[in-house]
Amino acid sequence: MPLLYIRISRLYDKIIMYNYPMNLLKILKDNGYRITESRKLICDLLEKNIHFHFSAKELTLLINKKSEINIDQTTIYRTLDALEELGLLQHSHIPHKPAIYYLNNTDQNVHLICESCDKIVDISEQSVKSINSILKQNSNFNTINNNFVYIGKCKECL
Amino acid sequence: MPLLYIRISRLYDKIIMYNYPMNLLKILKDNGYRITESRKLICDLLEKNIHFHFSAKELTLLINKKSEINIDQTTIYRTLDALEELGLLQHSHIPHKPAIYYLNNTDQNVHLICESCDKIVDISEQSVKSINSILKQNSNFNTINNNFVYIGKCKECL
DNA sequence: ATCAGTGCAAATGGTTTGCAGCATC
DNA sequence: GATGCTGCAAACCATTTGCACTGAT
Repeated sequence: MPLLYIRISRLYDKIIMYNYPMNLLKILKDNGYRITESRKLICDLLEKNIHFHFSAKELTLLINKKSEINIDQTTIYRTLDALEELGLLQHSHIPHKPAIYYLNNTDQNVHLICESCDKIVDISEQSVKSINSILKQNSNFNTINNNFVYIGKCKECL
Repeated sequence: MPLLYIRISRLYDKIIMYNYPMNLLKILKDNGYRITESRKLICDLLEKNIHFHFSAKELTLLINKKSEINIDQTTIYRTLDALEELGLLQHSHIPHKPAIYYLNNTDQNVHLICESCDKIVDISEQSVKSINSILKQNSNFNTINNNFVYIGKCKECL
């Protein structure tokens, strides 16, 4: 079933909205994580595709295609976990599909993904603010963050 | 990771917003599905808990506790699929948890679920309309439906 | 030298599928 | 009587875990 998912990090307070360029490796290092060859490759790919949405599998394939080294999917998951733990990354679940991971960055934190053509349309920050404010006003929830992924169908595919 | 998920049914055009009382069995029958003992029990439970959110496992346990018959989880999944196919039901995925299923009904189609205490807070229909209109205005997506589940943390748990 | 990170294999857990028997229409 | 529905077992697939080894600090 095509759905619409929004994700709020459990580590809401920690979430960091970066403006490009991000320096993921430096942040990992500054937080006591070790810099390894795998992490260099993963962070490099993420930084070069700052607006992309990858599944763990896609990431693994992309990285292993570009490099000589063969990085295991487990390692990818563990590095993604580390980045998420630091609030640099988030992931969302799409029914019948693997989770997609994406960076937290100021410019493009709301995405509408077309379930037919995979096109990604971004929502303006202004609109996100409006939505958040509606949600806050109407509930006693205050951990509404503005990193959303909506899945629907774009006009062209209808 | 605490997240916020929104789900749009793939069968958007088919989605039926019912006012209580719903007659799930009748709709199944009218659409060529057979009425069986399992389906009676499942539909009965759903109709008696019209605002609840169940995982497939919870549903199975609840039904088997109340009846003499032992209904297999597979049967639950298949009946849920049938109801979803008819636009009577939807499901959403919460990270690290099984999917939750809930009925489509007019009154309470937006839910904020607290990840700590499982409290469910409802959002007014008015607000849902505002959010939908913001999303539509800012994109070329037009299958934004108003059956949402947001997962966050309520004020009391913060 | 320590201890975090890695790869591999195996486990996990939710969901789906195949199939023979049963129940509904 | 035909065929949809069921239960059981097995398959599936994304993700997680255990563990011995390797590499970063």
